[in-house]
Parts: sequence; C-alpha cells; structure tokens
Amino acid sequence: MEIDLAKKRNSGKAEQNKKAKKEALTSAAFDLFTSKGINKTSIADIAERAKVAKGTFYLYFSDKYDIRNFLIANKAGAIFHKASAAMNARTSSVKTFEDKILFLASNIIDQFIEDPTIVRFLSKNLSWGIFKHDLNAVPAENGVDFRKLYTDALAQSDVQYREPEVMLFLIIELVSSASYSAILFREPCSMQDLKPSLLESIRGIIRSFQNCP
Amino acid sequence: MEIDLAKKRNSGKAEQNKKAKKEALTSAAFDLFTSKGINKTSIADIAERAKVAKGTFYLYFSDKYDIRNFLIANKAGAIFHKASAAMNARTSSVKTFEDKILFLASNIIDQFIEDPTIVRFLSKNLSWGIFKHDLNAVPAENGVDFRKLYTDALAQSDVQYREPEVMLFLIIELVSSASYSAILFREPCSMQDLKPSLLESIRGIIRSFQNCP
Amino acid sequence: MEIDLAKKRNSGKAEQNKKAKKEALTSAAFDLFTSKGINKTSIADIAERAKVAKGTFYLYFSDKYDIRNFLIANKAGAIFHKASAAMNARTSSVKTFEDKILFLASNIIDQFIEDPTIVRFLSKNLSWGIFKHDLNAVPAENGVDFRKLYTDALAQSDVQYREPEVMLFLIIELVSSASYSAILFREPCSMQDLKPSLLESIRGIIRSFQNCP
Amino acid sequence: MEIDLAKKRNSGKAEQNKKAKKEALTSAAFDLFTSKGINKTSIADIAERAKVAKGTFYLYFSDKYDIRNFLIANKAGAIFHKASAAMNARTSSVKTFEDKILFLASNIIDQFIEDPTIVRFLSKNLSWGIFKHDLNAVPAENGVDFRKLYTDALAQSDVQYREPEVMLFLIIELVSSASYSAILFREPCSMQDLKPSLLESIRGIIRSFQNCP
DNA sequence: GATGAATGAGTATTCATTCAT
DNA sequence: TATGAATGAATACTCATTCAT
Repeated sequence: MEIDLAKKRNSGKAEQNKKAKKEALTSAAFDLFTSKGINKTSIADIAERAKVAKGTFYLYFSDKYDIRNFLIANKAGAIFHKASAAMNARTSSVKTFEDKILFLASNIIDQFIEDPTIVRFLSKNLSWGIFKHDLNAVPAENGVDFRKLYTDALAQSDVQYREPEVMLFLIIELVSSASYSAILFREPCSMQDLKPSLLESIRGIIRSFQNCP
Repeated sequence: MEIDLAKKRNSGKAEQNKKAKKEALTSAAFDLFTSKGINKTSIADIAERAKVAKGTFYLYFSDKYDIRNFLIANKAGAIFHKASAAMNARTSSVKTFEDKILFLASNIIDQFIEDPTIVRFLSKNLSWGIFKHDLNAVPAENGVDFRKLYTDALAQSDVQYREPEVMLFLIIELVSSASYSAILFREPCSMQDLKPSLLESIRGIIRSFQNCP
Repeated sequence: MEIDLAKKRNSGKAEQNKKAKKEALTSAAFDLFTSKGINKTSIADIAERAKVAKGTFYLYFSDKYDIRNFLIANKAGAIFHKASAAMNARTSSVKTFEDKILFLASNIIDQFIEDPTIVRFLSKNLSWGIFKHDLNAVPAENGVDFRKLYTDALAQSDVQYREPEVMLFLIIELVSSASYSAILFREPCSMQDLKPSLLESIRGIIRSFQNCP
Repeated sequence: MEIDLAKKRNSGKAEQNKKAKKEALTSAAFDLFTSKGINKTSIADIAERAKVAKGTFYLYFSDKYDIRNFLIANKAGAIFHKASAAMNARTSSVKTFEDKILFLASNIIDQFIEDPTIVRFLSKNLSWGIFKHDLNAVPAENGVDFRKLYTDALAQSDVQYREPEVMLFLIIELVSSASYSAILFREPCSMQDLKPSLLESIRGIIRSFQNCP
C-alpha cells in the first residue's frame, strides 16, 4: 500500500513535470512567434528557449503548427473568457443588448491595448474560424462562457435581431482586423483615437440587424 | 550614330522583352502563391513556371517578398480601379454618398466572388497600409482614381461625416476580412447569403459617422 | 525459508513472464521486419507492437541486430527441423541419397511457398554462415537433427561423394537464392513453375559430386 | 560566329565538368558503400569524399538509392561485358555450349576474386532482377552483348536445352550467391578451392536441362 | 524487473543567392 | 542580359539509448 502511495506521489510529480515542460514550450513559442514571426521561428529555437532538448518538443507537439494552434486556442479563449467574466462582474450597469456587446468589445480592445503581442499573434487569426472551432477546446475556467453569454443577451433583449450569428461574425472580424492595424502600426491612427469610432461603428452594425417593427 | 540607332532598336526590343519577362514572372508567382501559398513557393518554382533561369529572377526582383508586394499593389489597384470605373460609367443612378459607397463595395465584393484566388492572395493583405501607401504606385489606367472619387463624393454630399478617413478604413477592413472567411470557407455562410447583411452593416457604419445636425 | 519459497514461486511466474515478453518482442519484430523492412523498423516500433515499454526491449536484446540474429536462427532452425521431421516420418519411401536430399529440398521449398514472409526475411540470409553457426543454437525439439540426418544419409549411401560439405553449401545457396526471386517477384517465373527445374538442377549438382568408380 | 564557337567550347567544358562531378560522386559512393555499407553511408559522406557540396549531390541523384542503382547497373554491366569480350577474343578454343557457359562463369568468378569489393557491393544483388532490368541500361561499349552471346550459343549448340531462361537464372543465382560467401567470408572455403566444384555444379545444372533424345 | 520521459547526435533535403560563362 | 551549376547554411524530424522513478 505504501508502495502504491509512493507511486501515486511519483506519477503526480511526473505529471506536474510534464505540465511544466509543456508550459515552458508554449511560453517560449509565444515569445518567439510574436518577436520573430512564426516563419522565422524554428523548432530548435523553441526548444532552446524552453531549455529543453529538440527531441522533447516532439513529445508534446507534432510540429510548429500544432503548437501554434494550441496557442491560438488558448490565447483567444483567455481573451473571451476574461471579457465575459468582466461583464458578469458588473452586470447591473449594462442593460440593453447593444450595451452588453459594446461592453464586451470595449473590454477586448482594452486587453489588446494592454498586451499588443497578443494582437500580433492572433493578428488576423482571431476570426470566425477560431471563434467557432477552437474556442470550445478551451473550457471556461470560471464557468462563464462567452457563447452562452451572447445567447442569453439575445434572449433577454426587448429588440429582436436578424441573423445574430452573422452579426457576431461581422463584429468580430471588424474588431480584430481594425485592432491589428491600429495597435501595431497606428494606422490610420492609434487605438486610443480609433476606439470611439470603432465602438460607434459596432453600434451601427448592430442597429442594421434590428428587426424593424 | 549607326551604333546608337542599333542600340535604340535593340533596347526597344529589349525593353519589350524585359516587360514580357517581368510579366511572366509575376504571373507565375501569382499562380503559385495562390495555389501553394507563399511559404511553400520557392524562387526556383517561380523561375521554372515563368520559363526563365533562376538567376534571371534576381534581375527583376530582389526576393520573394519583393515580388509579393509588387503583386499586392497591382492586384489591389486593379480591383479599386475597376470598381471606380464601373461607378463612373453609371454615375447617374447613384446619388447619395451612402449609395456611392455601397455601389463600390458591392462591385468589389462581386469581383471577389468572381475570382476567389484574388481574395486568397490579397486576403488579409488588402488593408489600410496597402491602400494608403502602395495604391498610389499603380497609376489609374483610365484616369479614374479611387481616392479622388471618394473625396469628391464626400464633397458633393449633403450630409457631413466625421473622420472620413477612419470611416473608409473600417469599411475596407470589414469587407476584406469578411470576404476572406465567407468566400474561401463559406463561414459563417456563402458570400451570396452574407452580402445583403454585409452591405447593410456598411450602411450602419456610415450612419454612425454622420454628424447629427 | 518462507522467503525463499516465495522467491521461487515469484521467479517461476517471473520466468514465465519473461518468456512471454521475449516472445512478444520477437513476434513483433518479425512482423515489422517482414512488412516494413529492418531498416525502417525502429526499436520504438517493436516495443509498441509488443505492448512493452521501450526500455524493456533492452532487457532482452542489445539492439536491432541482436533480435534479428535471434530471429534468423530460430526461423531457419524451424524450417530445417520441420523438413527433417517430415522425412523421418516417411523414411521408407525414399531410399537413395539423391532422393533424400531432393525430398528435403522439396519440403523446404513448400514451406517457403506456404509462408512467403519467411522467404522475405531469411531471403538471402539463409546462407552458410547461419547454417553452420547459428543453427546449432536452436535445439531440435523432437530429437531430429538436420545435420545428423545429412551425415547419416551420406554414410548409408552406396554412392560416394566428394566434398559433401561444399555440395550442401551450394544446394542451400541455390535454393534460398532462387526462392527469393521466384516466390517474392515471380522472376523468372512462379515457384510452382520453377520447382521441377530447380529440383532437377539440384540432382545435377549432386551428380557432379559423385565419385566416378 | 566566333561567339557561337566560344559558347560551344564552353558548353563542351561545362558538359565535361558535369561528367567529372558525376564520376566523382559515383566513385566516392562506391568506395563508401563497399567499406562502410550503404546504411552507414550518408549523403554528406559521399559529397565530402567527392569534394563537392552537399547540395550538389542532389543535382545528379535524387537520393542514396538512386546512386546505388546507377552503380549496380554500371558495375554489373561492366562485369558481363568484360566476360563477353574475353570470350569473343578466343572464340576458337571453346566449342560446345557447356564450354562457353563455363568459360563465362569462370571469367566472372575471376573478376570477383580480383576485386572482392565488387562482390561486396553487388553481393546478393547481382541476381536476376538486375540482370534482366538494369543490364540493358548499360550499352555494351565494344558491341559485345552478353544476352546476344547467350542466345547465339544456344542457337549454335548441337544439344537442345529446355527453358534456357530458367537455366541461366539458376546459374547466375548460384554463382553470385556462392561467391559472396566464399570470397568475402571464406565460407565454406576459399574461392580458389571452391571454384572447381562450383564449375562442375554448373555443368551439372546445364546437363539437367538437356533434352534427352 | 519495468517504465517512458528526456536526450541530442545524426540525417535528408531544401533553397536563396552567387558567379563564371 | 541571361543562364543554371554550385554552394552550404538552415531546418525538420528520427531514434537509439539512458536513467530516475
């Protein structure tokens, strides 16, 4: 019995060790991807920075694109979860569907401003494909699920909207695409300056989906 | 003098020859970029398809990214010029600023639908950077200039708009980003189905920039 | 004493377990060697197919070539032992030395036809070196020993033969070499078609070793 | 015109240069294959020994097995052509079909004895597959063609033979297989000692194919 | 004995770029 | 101008072997 316990303790340690290795690899990869770009990052680079042997990389990921996808899903998931959690925390002040969406958008943009590397990485990848397919891969840690939040907001809304899926798609595409240009290249202006117009444009999009009574 | 004449005659032919070679190279590069992707296309590939020696490539372009940029400017320029020309041809029927912008957007989307390879290539490259910097490099063949068209339309409008530059930026980002997903992956739906909502969203954006009287 | 008994009991089970593991490893190796070839078979492959950890492989064999040699000796031994047993079973009908050798050759060829993977594996390895050195390593399970059979047949023969060792060598080389080509590639024809000529050729070889009176 | 001549001279040199490079590569590969074995020879090894850059290898051969096949065809071709030429040179003294075949076999065995590396390389590859497929790839330099020689010898023979193709197959398999063991490992004896018995065995095989009148 | 995570040397192959012709 | 042979750095991926548990 003691042996069994020891084994369990051991395998617990091994398990922890593996998790640490994976974390080291993903962290190293993220740093390199955002600084040098994916193309110029080699597996040797990632392994070296993670202080791990080259072969070890292949115990955790099948290739560069495997780790990239893992990162995309994780980073994108974190962004959405964080925004959802923030809204849940002060649900009282935001009433209408429009206000809720704008709150979420604003929060996501703020996250982008705070950590521009995440925009560089997700760049033009934070789009519908990821949202739809990879997001589910990352479980909401705190029980707040972005998609459920959106559906609930729609259900609670007095105003009816056509094609809510398409509306969400267009908003996400606009935010990610505009953020890339504004945050990374200040084109056509800084995100600080762009944000009000961007949020108003989102409001414009939302209104264009209202069912007129 | 005879020598000079000979040279001129030669250089005339040579000039033509050079243009043909450059055209062959860009055409080959476009085909390969859109079918295999830029990363998997080598200079040897391009030269082979253009029926030109590998060394010759370097007489016309400095590297793969040089020819890519040349292509982006050219292809994007052609799209905008074509749209501008189309609007000029039937300027009578479209009156308001909103209508003009929607006409241009609709025309560009139709061009994308007709030739999806161009969306794949420009994809997420048809962004503000290109629009602002590279577009000018391509002269409007028929004297119709997209930027001038936009400025004129603004000037002729009864309605006043805040930050017209930002408005145009957001519209272009939305169109190119949404086209990529819809046309290439039918996500979240086909472009046929998306187009009405997309145009209405653009209208929503435009209205959000109106100066309320 | 109790401890000793326990140990014995354990080592009995352990002994069985070890044999099963070794059997699993050799069986897995044979399958892989004959399907993918030795070069493309890794120790990881063998361990995985044997459902054993990679490190365990090294408890039984020193490397890939060690297990290959073990397999060659075993498989070749089995072939010769089976042929010998078959001849012993119907010794009455085959009288002369020539007939005995041809019976053995025929039986071995039939075994090859029945299981072509064995030809692929032994192929050009079933040569004199193995025959002479490794075969002894495999004990004849049923007390029938090929080499003894051969010596006895010679002793009982009315006809005298020069260099019986060389004669046997040439026959074995011819059979294994021809079988490889005919059975695996049907070159120059199927083994069915080749067999009569092959057996007659063996007869020709045997006669060329006869001491003329 | 002078330019054209110069170009021709140049391209002649270039052509020569290429031939020299290919020769250097094949020669280096042969040395390494026979000393270290094919498996332990890397393309880097071959290139280094040929005093050529690694990449250059791939301008001439697609991979290790490509150059191996090229070598097999060439070396095997040379062996057969040399034997054929030798027989043609003293056709007078050898009369019967049997004598002709034995002369060729003896000559080939002597070549093997003289250059054992060639046996190590062709080893068990100098078999029917090569003979039938690769031999034709190498043109007989001096107009003496082994296969024609064989056919002519059959036609001129007073004795008739069944299945001459199969007969030739069995002889080639026996010679190459026995040479490998005898020359490289002196098993079961040196080739000097084996040769008489081997030739007599071949005679025995030939006789087993005679059509009895 | 058994495990399987970790290692890092080894290898094939690609490809941008140069340069003699 | 045009060519294409040559280069060799760069890179992805494999795998035998070890060793702490």
